[in-house]
Amino acid sequence: MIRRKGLTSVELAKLAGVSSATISRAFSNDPAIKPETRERVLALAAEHGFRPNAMARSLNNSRSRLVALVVNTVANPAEAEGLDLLIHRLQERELMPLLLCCANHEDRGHLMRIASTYQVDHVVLYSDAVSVDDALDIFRSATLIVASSEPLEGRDLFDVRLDASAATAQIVDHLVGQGRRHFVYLSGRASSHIDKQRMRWFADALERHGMAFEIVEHGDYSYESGYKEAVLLLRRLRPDVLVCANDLMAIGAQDAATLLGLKIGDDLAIVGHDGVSLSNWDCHSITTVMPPHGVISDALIELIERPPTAPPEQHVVNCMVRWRQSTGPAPR
Amino acid sequence: MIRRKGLTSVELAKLAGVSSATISRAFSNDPAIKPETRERVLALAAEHGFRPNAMARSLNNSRSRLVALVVNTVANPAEAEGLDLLIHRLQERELMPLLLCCANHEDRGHLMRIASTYQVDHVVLYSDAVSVDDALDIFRSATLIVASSEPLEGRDLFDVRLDASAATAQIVDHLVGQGRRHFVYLSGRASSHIDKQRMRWFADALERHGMAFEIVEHGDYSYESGYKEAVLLLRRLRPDVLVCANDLMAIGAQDAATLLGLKIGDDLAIVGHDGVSLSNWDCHSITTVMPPHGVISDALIELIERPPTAPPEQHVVNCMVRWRQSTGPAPR
DNA sequence: TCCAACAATGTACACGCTTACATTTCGACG
DNA sequence: CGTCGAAATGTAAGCGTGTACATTGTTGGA
Repeated sequence: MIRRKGLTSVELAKLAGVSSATISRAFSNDPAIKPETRERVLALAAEHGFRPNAMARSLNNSRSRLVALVVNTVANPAEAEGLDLLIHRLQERELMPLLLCCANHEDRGHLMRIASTYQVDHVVLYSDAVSVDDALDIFRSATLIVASSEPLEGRDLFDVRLDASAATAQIVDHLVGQGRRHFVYLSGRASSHIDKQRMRWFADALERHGMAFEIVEHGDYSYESGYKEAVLLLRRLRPDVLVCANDLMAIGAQDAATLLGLKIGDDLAIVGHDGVSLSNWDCHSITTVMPPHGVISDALIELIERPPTAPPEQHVVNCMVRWRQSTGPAPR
Repeated sequence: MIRRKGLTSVELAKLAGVSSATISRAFSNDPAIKPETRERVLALAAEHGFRPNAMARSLNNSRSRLVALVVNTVANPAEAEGLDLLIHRLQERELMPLLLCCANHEDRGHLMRIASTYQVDHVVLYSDAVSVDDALDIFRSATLIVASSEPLEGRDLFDVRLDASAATAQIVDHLVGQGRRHFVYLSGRASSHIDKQRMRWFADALERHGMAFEIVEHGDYSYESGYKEAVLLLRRLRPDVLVCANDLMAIGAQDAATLLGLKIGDDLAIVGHDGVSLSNWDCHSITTVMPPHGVISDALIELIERPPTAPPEQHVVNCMVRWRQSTGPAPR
């Protein structure tokens, strides 16, 4: 447990009989170094456990290889499952993720300001709890990449946006085709852009059939709130279809409906959002709108790897439908 | 989107009519600065959006305020739910979490080596996919804090260890008291220390009744593996009790048992591990051994905040039982 | 043979901050 | 009013690396 400091590049240089510049060149794949000296230096470095100091390194070339990931909470599988893939991709490229969890933190600005002192190269804004403007303001010297759903009318940002309009329409069409007419939306947090988006997609899909849905009190994206709201709701209404802001609420609602004796997929169809892995479990089996995590991660990585001079670029990623038993027999 | 660099401490010093040393002192709560100049400097800094460069700062006092969190994957709620709390606590103290996800990464050593170049102050080893020795070797100049369950016989490490022996015994006693005699263990990954620990606690508790359990093929901690193994198992055995390596497997097993017509909590009692929030959902309701995340986070923070010269210290944290319906009526 | 051109390495400074030490300011007291 | 000590600030030397530029060694062509 002795805190022994490693050696520095000048010390290693002395051992190798070269200058510290040569050490630096060996580690930065500089073509101006003779391959054999490079090998020799790297071997010696490995032997002595030398690794260049990333702090010193980033101090003078101002590239930290740090990527700040701004999320709500890692405890929500919807975020965590996408995040896990992105982190994996970053690590493959030797980029270091700096995690900012905003959910239970009153002062997100402060949190981001601290992170910005580490000279992060990129910021991926997953959370919709912080505004794009705040993030831009605080992370001035990093490239901001927005992966949340705040509407960004005509703003020139790096942006990967989810589009669930087609997937939502697919589901609505199917349910209308089943003869269902009474649609209800179980909403998430009122302040959430994501929620507004999902509601909008749903409304648009229904409108094409000349229909509309009823809005219900807001939950908070949790299982418990889905359960509670569904109980209140089903006491006064008998809808055909319950579209939920996310999968956790959908599962909660499903439990409530089951308790009230409704037959899921028959009396009542339930639709979720996020495609979390547990939506596919036997006991749940929720039809859901799922973002393609792989495609999203790839798009984010592509934006991250862009040369810093490249112009902003927008990606639109289409969501997919996962048909499960909560909407009865799948189409086709 | 212009990558404008912020100003430096000497530039701010010029603006404030002081030296850069005074700027530094204003930001490091040095008592040697006159309170009013401190205020003036901070006000000016806020006005110009100045924040000291953490890289430069840590370069010469060798305190980075970075904490590496070595986990398997954030996609597993068992890890994520504990992690979320710890991250929150770190952020309150202006410590930055650097996340290393080992699960899908073949070369964990490389991952840790890269992280170590950022001069992290502390490493919290959550994952049991990397050995303590490797971590010690790589993070030489950081304090390593072990929160996994690798047995550390007599080694002087900072260590927060879970003890579920009492909780496990409580459950076993209760089940034996119900008249149950045929116990089976559904194991997680064979290589996992955590799994071996949990099996051991289970065995010890049974042994006190002069009983033993049957071991079953290993799963992989997933819902799917719990389901699959349970199907295979229940085809050839009719146990009273199924203790599972974690909650996800327990839920999978429960689904399988339900499918096979068994009445959970009656014909068959099921026990999980981890106390993930969804174990408490109506549709699951799994009795589980739960680590007290708050206590664990507090212990970890305490170790992190210790002066670097302080001697190693071991914490033992007791798990609690969450009684649910999967073991029938709760005691008392 | 001589010089240009290139390959390989060394030299030295900059990156933005902290901190030991030097210097100035200021109030108090004899 | 001078002096001393404490309080407040300035000065300058690093921290460990990258990199522009200088230097050396080597090769090829006329």
